[in-house]
Amino acid sequence: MEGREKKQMDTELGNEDLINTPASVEKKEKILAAAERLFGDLGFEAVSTRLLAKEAGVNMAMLAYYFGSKEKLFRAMIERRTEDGRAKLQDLLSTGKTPSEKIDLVIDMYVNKLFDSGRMHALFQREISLLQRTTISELICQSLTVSLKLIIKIIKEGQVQGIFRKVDMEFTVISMISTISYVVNSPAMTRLVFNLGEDEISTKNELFRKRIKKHLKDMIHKHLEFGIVIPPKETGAQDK
Amino acid sequence: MEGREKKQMDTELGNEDLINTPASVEKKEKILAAAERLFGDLGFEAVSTRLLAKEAGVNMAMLAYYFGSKEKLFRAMIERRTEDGRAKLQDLLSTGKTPSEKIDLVIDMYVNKLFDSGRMHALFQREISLLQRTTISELICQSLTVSLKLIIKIIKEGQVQGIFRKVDMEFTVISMISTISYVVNSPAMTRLVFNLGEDEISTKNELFRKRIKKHLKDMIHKHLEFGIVIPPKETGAQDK
DNA sequence: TGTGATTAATTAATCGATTGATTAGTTTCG
DNA sequence: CGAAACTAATCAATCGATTAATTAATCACA
Repeated sequence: MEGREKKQMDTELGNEDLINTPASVEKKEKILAAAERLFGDLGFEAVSTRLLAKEAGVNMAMLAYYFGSKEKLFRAMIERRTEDGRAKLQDLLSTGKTPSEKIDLVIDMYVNKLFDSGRMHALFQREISLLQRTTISELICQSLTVSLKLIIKIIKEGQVQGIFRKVDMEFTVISMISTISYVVNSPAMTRLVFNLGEDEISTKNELFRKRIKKHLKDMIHKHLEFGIVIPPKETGAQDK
Repeated sequence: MEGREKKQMDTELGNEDLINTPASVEKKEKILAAAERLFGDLGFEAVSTRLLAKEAGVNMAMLAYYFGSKEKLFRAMIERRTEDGRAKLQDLLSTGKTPSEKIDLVIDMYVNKLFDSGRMHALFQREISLLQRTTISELICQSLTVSLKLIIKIIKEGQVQGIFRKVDMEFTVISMISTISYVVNSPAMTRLVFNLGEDEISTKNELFRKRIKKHLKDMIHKHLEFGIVIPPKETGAQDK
């Protein structure tokens, strides 16, 4: 009995990525792409495995075959979008830039990252606002926090150099990220607040990107540098 | 045939609030309270009508009896928490306060409002991030936008008086609201960012409220008043 | 290189469980 | 009595998951 069971487990577990033929990778990719779209738009519970399979163009049983279960698929989808951004961020900041310039770089990077994430960032925020699937929530929170801590370090650096005021660093970083997050999360809300058309507030709209970058740089710099005397430079830092 | 149907409709529609005996009002309240808790914590789809009825301590059929359906109950629950905050906000601001003082009042009010909303604001944000139940999304967005527009008017007023700089007003307001929203939405994330215990970042914690109020006032004021020459007053506006 | 065996990939059908909703019948109360 | 309030039981539909059977791909070996 347990022999048969074992054999089935080996064959079906799926979530253990023992299977990696080029064909299966391609099909898994199609499933993950469909999952991003549907879970992002409708939420985890609202998406049935049938709809998911149909959208991906595969048989329903393939979901369990490759990923084990709906929730494991969900987790797999999230995991590959929470790759550690530390390295990218760190070597972006390791160059001989001033803290002030680094802030600008971070803002540019973050706006682009969240605007390019499709509905993924909205999904993240939605997921961590729920009191269930806590291990997935933790995964997302950990991933998001890593970057925030790095930005805090930039502010500290600026304070040590005397070019930044003493501010509430955690909240400063949250104000930065949450502004982008808020706009990305709900196009309906953004459209209403800005009284603009769908195209004009689209995450694909380069003008809108520039506008939010300009606002954030302006606000954060004023916040950090208010009353600080600096050799005439900075202030109107433009888009990258 | 249509006679019977009609009679059933009259009896069961529920959502039309024709029923208003003191006893039924009390029971409806219990259901709505349970709905707020469960939908807030778990999301709309994840809450079954059975769990809902159990939590409210009523028979499952009572949900349809009083509200018509699960979604209509959801809508009813949301509608009574999106009462027009215009009046309250407007007479708070109609007094002879300066725009600068009004900003402080708004920040105090908003932090308290969102912190006291339990999981309701998180539910709002979650709901408007989904591309479904769009009429409910619109309802929430409309309600949220009303307040934002009023805050924008305060900034305009300050600009006319020459005590505020020219800033991107829409984004400035979003930065303000989104900061509070971000913290309220995910206690797990907040705990991680601040490296603090559950109690210390609790929305019930008065110190934490003061901290976010202080940050927002500081940031927004610096943002609005950078480089503005004013008769020595303001800047370090404290909690109300 | 061909061939038979072995494994991986895929399908249609179905599993039991749970969903939201509704029924028919009962109690409560003015 | 009669309308409103309430209950237990049940409805069809759908859920996520799994099955048994079939096809496709891979491989050892002649």
